[in-house]
Amino acid sequence: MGDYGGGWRYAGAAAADSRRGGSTPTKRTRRDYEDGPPVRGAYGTPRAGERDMGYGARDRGYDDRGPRGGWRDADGLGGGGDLMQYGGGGMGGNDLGMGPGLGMPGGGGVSLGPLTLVGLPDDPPILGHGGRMVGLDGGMGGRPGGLGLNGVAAEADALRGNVDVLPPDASSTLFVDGLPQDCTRREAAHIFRPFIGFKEVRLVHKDAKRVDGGKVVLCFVEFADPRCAATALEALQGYKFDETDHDSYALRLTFARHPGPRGPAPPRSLR
DNA sequence: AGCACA
Repeated sequence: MGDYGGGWRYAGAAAADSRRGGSTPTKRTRRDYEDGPPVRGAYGTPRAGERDMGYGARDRGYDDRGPRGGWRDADGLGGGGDLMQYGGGGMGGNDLGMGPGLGMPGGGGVSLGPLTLVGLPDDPPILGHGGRMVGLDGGMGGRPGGLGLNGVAAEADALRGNVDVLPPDASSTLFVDGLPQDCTRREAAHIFRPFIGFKEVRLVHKDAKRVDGGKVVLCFVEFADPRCAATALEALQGYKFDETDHDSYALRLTFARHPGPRGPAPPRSLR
């Protein structure tokens, strides 16, 4: 756990739940995972609690959403600004484009065939880092006061000094390993897409140390900024890609040693 | 522990 160097810690006690591994999601099949990760809240939001979210996000969120953004890319892997909505704009973390019926809408390329991208009603994606977290706390421990207000709660947190302190080596790129060899770029992207600031994922196939013909899949995930990356890192640390497969262990995430194409500071080219 | 692409 000393992964991120000295004393870095998250505002919430996310790790606790995350590492305990006990409160894992209900039984799921591999197929389910491909629909999206059983994201627990970045701040340890218990899955059970997610049902209690006050705002009827579920109703409005999924139905009329249809083939919403996030699925437009030809390969369905793009991140793009669409997802920024999660924590930024409106209602909350439920804007996931993964509603029911997502499998068909003309979107581009999400034809996962029988995969049915049915959207995990009980899996509202979470995703944001402290600064943009939206009321996902719905009633669980952590912080006092009613959360659920965009920004407001977050700012209160900030004032309390409860802000995320990024480790010195934090970067916008995460290095992930522990992915199964047969993991596709699409699958990997599915895991990270729900997080604010997700941009893209790059898979790399390397030869394992043992020349038993094993290949290990490494993965580099690009985020808009180090904080976004840190949030995903923390939330997915130890994520069991496939619990039923004894060959695949928990994911292991760290900040990339040599940050991505753009690095942490992509200043002028964007202006 | 293991870190590629531009």
